[in-house]
Amino acid sequence: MRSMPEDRTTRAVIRDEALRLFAAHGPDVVTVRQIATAAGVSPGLVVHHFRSKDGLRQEVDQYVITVFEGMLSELTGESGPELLGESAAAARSLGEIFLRHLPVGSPLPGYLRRLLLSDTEAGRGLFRRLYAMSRETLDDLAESGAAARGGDPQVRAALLLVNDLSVFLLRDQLTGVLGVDPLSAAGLARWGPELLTIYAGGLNAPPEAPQTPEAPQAPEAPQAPAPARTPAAEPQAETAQPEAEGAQA
Amino acid sequence: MRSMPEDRTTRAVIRDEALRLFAAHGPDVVTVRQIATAAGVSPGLVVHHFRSKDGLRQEVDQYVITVFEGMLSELTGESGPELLGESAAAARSLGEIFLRHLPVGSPLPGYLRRLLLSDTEAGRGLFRRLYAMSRETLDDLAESGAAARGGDPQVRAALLLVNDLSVFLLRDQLTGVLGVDPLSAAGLARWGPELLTIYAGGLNAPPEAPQTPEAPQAPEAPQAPAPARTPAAEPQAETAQPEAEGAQA
DNA sequence: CAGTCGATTGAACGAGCGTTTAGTCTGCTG
DNA sequence: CAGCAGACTAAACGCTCGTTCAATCGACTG
Repeated sequence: MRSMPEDRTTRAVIRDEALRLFAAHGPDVVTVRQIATAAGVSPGLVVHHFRSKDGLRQEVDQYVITVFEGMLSELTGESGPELLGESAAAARSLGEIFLRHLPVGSPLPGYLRRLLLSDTEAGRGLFRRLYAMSRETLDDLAESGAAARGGDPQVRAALLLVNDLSVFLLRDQLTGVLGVDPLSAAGLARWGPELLTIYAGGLNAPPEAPQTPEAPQAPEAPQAPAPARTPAAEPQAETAQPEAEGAQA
Repeated sequence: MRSMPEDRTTRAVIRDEALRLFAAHGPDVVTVRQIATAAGVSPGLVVHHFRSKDGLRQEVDQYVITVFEGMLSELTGESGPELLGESAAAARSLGEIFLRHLPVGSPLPGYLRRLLLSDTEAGRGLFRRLYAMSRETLDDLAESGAAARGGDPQVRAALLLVNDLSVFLLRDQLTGVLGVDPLSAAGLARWGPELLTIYAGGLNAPPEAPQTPEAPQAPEAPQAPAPARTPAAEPQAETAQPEAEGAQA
């Protein structure tokens, strides 16, 4: 279906290669010459298109955040104004969002990880945005009775957020000890139910209701609050790409 | 009580300054000249004491791991062989361990954070070690009836571990949105109970029993499994230093 | 008291960095 | 077809990096 082996502009190629290398090794370690070589151009052309290495880094930052915001916008208000009970609740955790929108091996999660840990204004803004989303989500869950706000709602929202983030901050380490990538379909199928069980009833609760894939569950179960449905029951691993070109390499 | 304004060897001063700078900015960004200036010596002396910058980094790695292992050894088997019900269960989370053993502003948590996220053999070994501890802890909790092993004990142990780690991986970001350092006494006093409530009964459980500080709780409460006691009821912020000299600067 | 050894410094070296510059090539415009 | 603009390159510049080297100082040793 693809027209040519390369239909992106040279500028986009440089940006994508920088994104990939920055995500893998960090912007401080990656050199302009490495990026140029990976993109098949000369070092001078890199600074010709982006004013400097830092200008390139800023543009990649903004690009990644834009793509990520596009992925998140599906969750907030997507199709219908009041249709929020069925389709919009399909994805809950960041892992499911990535699995839905990104191809396997996309450098985007790794770049977001660097951004969150980077002590930059872009990273702080991203975290504040995620925290605000977490607070709204907790409020919605509380209003629908699916979860309590807790004794300290700010801390509870932060706790739920960082628990979600930790999965992909420590993705490689978890892959090492568990033998499965927690952001893959197989990994989420193991991770999600365990987390749901704890969220539903704590560390002493029995595992969640078996819930066969062909039997839809009741809309409100009084026992299990279920802030998310079991993820990756139908994996749908390789999916479409976001709106902009070259979001993944 | 201190004898002189500087009683460490020059070698230790260099190592401590490298530890501090590495933790703050990362070993790739920090230069030998910065370390030398911070230690008040010449750059040549740094490589005279440690063969190279990488040699210095490796030595700081091993030093930090050694100090951290010393802190952890209090938890496993400390004083008596069968005396494990009373004093050894005082600290549970990493945050409490840090609060107990390190002075405020110690660079050690930040360095361990870099190590865990660094894709090095030292970092992987550290994470494997923590994961093994988490599995043992979960087994102990299950045997004592305090918690269930869950449908997937490997995943549950990993989940409990990364939930604990996330607090200090994202320490700065959490401080930004919550207004309080989650690794301080005040922060732990807010974070701990919220986490315990979820672990005890899930997101819909009522907050844990009030438990006034002067009323000791029953050894086995049937309702709240309580894998940890409420942290930082007696803060004891500034405490002693580990066995080796110069663990913090 | 000569001698040795480790601590320490200042200066330098070579490599690699980000960036600049001059120039070529190509496609479009009048 | 002349001319301009932008894509692109090769080479170089200045700088900083990690590291090396020769020399000095001080303390212990015989």
